[in-house]
Amino acid sequence: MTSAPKLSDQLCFAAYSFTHALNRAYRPLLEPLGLTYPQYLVMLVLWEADGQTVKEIGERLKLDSGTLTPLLKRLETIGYLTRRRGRQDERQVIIHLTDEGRALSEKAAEVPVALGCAMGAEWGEIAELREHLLTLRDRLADAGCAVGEPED
Amino acid sequence: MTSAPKLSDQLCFAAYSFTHALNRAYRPLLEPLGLTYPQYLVMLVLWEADGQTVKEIGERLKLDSGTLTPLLKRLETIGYLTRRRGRQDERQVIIHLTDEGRALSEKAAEVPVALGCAMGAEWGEIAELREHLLTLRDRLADAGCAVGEPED
DNA sequence: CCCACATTAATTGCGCGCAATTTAATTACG
DNA sequence: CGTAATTAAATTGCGCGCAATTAATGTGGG
Repeated sequence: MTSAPKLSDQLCFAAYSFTHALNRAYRPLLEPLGLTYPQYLVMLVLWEADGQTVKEIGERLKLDSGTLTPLLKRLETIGYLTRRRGRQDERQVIIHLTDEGRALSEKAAEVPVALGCAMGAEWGEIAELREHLLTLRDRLADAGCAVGEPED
Repeated sequence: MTSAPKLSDQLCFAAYSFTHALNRAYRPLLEPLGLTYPQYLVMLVLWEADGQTVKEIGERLKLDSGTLTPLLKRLETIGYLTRRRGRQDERQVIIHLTDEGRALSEKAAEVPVALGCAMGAEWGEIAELREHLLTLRDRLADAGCAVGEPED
């Protein structure tokens, strides 16, 4: 039979549409800060540790330079960070927060609170779900899984 | 204090990076079918019920015409579906599968199997996670949550 | 009948996300 | 040394995803 898979059965679609709903929920919260959601993620990474290379940021967020380079240039234009070539290794570009970029974390503190409210979920529940997703993500990333046709 | 939120604490980032990992896992599986993941979702919707309008497909997938119109045009070009104005309401565009598009569901049947393998998770676990995500998604969509600044 | 309003797609503009390629700098090796 | 291999970013091209606008069709009220 091998009937077509059903949309409603798919974890993948659930994750896909949940992510888009999150993005839409973040938008009005981040707009006053002048940030998109991916830009907000980069700022989170920098608020945790300033002075990282593009590569380090990319490893943290699982993004490559094709995505990060133009994004970082926009954040530089806004004035939240600076991009400088490394001194001892000129291949690297090191990202530093400006005072304005650092100051932004104060305003951003309200964002996750508002999001938690919008989801109306408990901390334990959120934490469990988060671990679950990260576990599956890493399995997908490691696996590649080769996808050979299984012997029946 | 209102210290900056931590990336690792965020359900949102977990969902975000899980979705991207899924996309990357789907890519090699869907490439032989000539589909991207969003295109695959549209095909899923059509395999369930042929002859839907753009609006109906969009409601199912939570996508608007700005996304769907060019995507459907690509699928039309490939030859998997046709786009025709409705007869009784000429505002609507009705999407019909071609024979080739219908036949594709056979080949696509392997895809979710391979994905399930790559995640290495149990059916019950998957189902639970899926319901969880859909619940939170709908809360986010309904809420809008107004995000008024709380009175401290 | 005509006009205001609503509905459906299409269009435009912008920002990801990623594969593939290019450029420049560093490292390893003979 | 000097050349090949490696690494880090940048660039190019394409397909979403969505806000905002536009165009065309349908509906209802005076």
